Amino acid sequence: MIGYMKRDSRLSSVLHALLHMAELDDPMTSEQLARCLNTNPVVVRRTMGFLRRAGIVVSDRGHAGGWRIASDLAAITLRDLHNALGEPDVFAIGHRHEAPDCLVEQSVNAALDETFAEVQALLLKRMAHVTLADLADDFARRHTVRNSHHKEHEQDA
Amino acid sequence: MIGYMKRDSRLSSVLHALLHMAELDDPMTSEQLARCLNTNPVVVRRTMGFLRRAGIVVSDRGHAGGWRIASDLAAITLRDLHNALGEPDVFAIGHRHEAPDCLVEQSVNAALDETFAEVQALLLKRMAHVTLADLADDFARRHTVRNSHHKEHEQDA
DNA sequence: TTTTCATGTAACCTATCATGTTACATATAG
DNA sequence: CTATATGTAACATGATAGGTTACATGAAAA
Repeated sequence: MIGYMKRDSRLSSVLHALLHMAELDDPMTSEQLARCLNTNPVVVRRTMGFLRRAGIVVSDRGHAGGWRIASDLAAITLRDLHNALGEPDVFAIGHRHEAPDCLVEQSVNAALDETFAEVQALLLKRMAHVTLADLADDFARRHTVRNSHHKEHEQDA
Repeated sequence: MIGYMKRDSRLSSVLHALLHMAELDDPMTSEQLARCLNTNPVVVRRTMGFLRRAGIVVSDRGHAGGWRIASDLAAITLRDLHNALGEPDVFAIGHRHEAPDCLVEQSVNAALDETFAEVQALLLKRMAHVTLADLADDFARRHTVRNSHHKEHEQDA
């Protein structure tokens, strides 16, 4: 890999999973999702468990069990998912000491916190405006474009 | 600690260091800075080295050596420091696969990238507007406020 | 009811990475 | 020359996201 992994890729993972689930009508098992996500079924259960506890998905055990989306795609936002995942830290940049004695460090921390808090607020606002339905539409559009490109190529050849 | 450490606290560190340096007229040694920052002189050299290579600070070896700020405080922005540090990842949230085969995952990644890129742009813009002089002023103001609070307490007692 | 298939979860392993540390080379003022 | 400073390589440490194993629990099918 060129770069390196972000600290938390669960949001990306659950989005990926949810969109696959949205395409199918039957529930998907952790096993199936794990294959989609290139990961382990236990990791899927662990991560999807956050969404279950938030009421975003439903899981059924036993035969014909698996994971289902609980509500309408248009009603689930990125912000909902972020919240469900426990509102993990957004930024990889921050200060080391939470409550430093040094007045200079306090001042630096306060200034940085102010800037980062404002930006985080914007991010959360944006995330609250993007729904799963939007992403599904995005996907459909891209897929269509890709197909028409294919056709153009076929015509070229 | 309650939360956990952010992945990169170097921006906070160099700000802390630079403000201490700004208060003094003489150069400060890595040893002195390390005491201020509660860290190791080698870590200071390593981190400040980025600023040296970017021309933000100057280091002198030998007797009476140490670190000095190269230019005016009003000319150095948070963005400059961020750039000097190699423009590290701003977000702790991201996707796992840089170039996934799965079309769904591609779509998810693109949507997330779009949102995060916009927010990152705002952050960098904000950082470009905050100078070391601003932070020094902030500090002076806070320090004054704190002193007057002290005086009030003394009057109360 | 027994079997099979699914989730739920605890407990551990592993890779990665920021930071800390040791050791030593290099430069410079006195 | 010596003392004092940075420069840097090499390695240690600690935290953590994600992977893995093992097993309990529950539900449908046989």
